[in-house]
Amino acid sequence: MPELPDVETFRRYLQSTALHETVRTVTVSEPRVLENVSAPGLRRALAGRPFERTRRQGKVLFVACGEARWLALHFGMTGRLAYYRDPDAAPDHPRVVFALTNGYHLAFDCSRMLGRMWLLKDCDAFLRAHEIGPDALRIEADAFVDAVRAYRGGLKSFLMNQARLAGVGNVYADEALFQARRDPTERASALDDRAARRLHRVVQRVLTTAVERNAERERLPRTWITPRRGGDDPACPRGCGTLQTKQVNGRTTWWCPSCQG
DNA sequence: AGTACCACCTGACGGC
DNA sequence: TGCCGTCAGGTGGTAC
Repeated sequence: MPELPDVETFRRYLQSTALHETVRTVTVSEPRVLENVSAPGLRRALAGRPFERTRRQGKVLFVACGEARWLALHFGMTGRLAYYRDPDAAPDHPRVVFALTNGYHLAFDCSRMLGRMWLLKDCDAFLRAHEIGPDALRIEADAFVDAVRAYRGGLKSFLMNQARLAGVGNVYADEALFQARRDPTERASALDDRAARRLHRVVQRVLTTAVERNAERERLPRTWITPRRGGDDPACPRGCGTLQTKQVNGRTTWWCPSCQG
């Protein structure tokens, strides 16, 4: 479930592995992941050029490759990056593999085929076209408060709305609402200034902590509900009862009825 | 402007 | 053993 912390982890991974390495060739084994470019077009655009820098906004990772050429990567539900030398070490579902001149490979892997890749000249135009709003880790408190209070829908719907706040998905929305002790279905605009500021702080803390732990669920704090998702009758970490699930905006939502609301 | 619902997509899992 | 339904969940399209 690549959300902001996962994608930031992928960005740092690329940054510490394939950055400044030159692409030798590109193998596309699943053209469906390519959105606006053909496999030969992608190879022509990237071959002989190095990965120069990275940028992330919300769940989108941009990788610069030569002048005015950017790859945009969206990982869908099961996407990830893998850097390896020996082809035997390739991940299970490499859809696009960049072979580098240093002998290593960078694979865009996704089992569920919901990941997508674009070739761009202008990242900001891409963000506008896809209505991707301010990054959840860079938005200032004032802008966050204004956006929450202007939103006419539910709180969880707000947190997951990529146009309003980019990067939070189902899992971290639940975590932030749990830690802020808010009911996922309450109207966003019902929060007063103080509560909205508190929610902003909680979102920052949740995302920052998850990034520090490389978004590995087992490494998240015991006081969080995320590591308990999917268990049988998981206890609320505050000890006040059992976590429940319900559908909110069509998504499975984990919450504690006795301390959120 | 939001919500509901569907489609896309595949691996895991429970039931029979 | 294997077949089937269901679920996971990010995005995007359509209808309301």
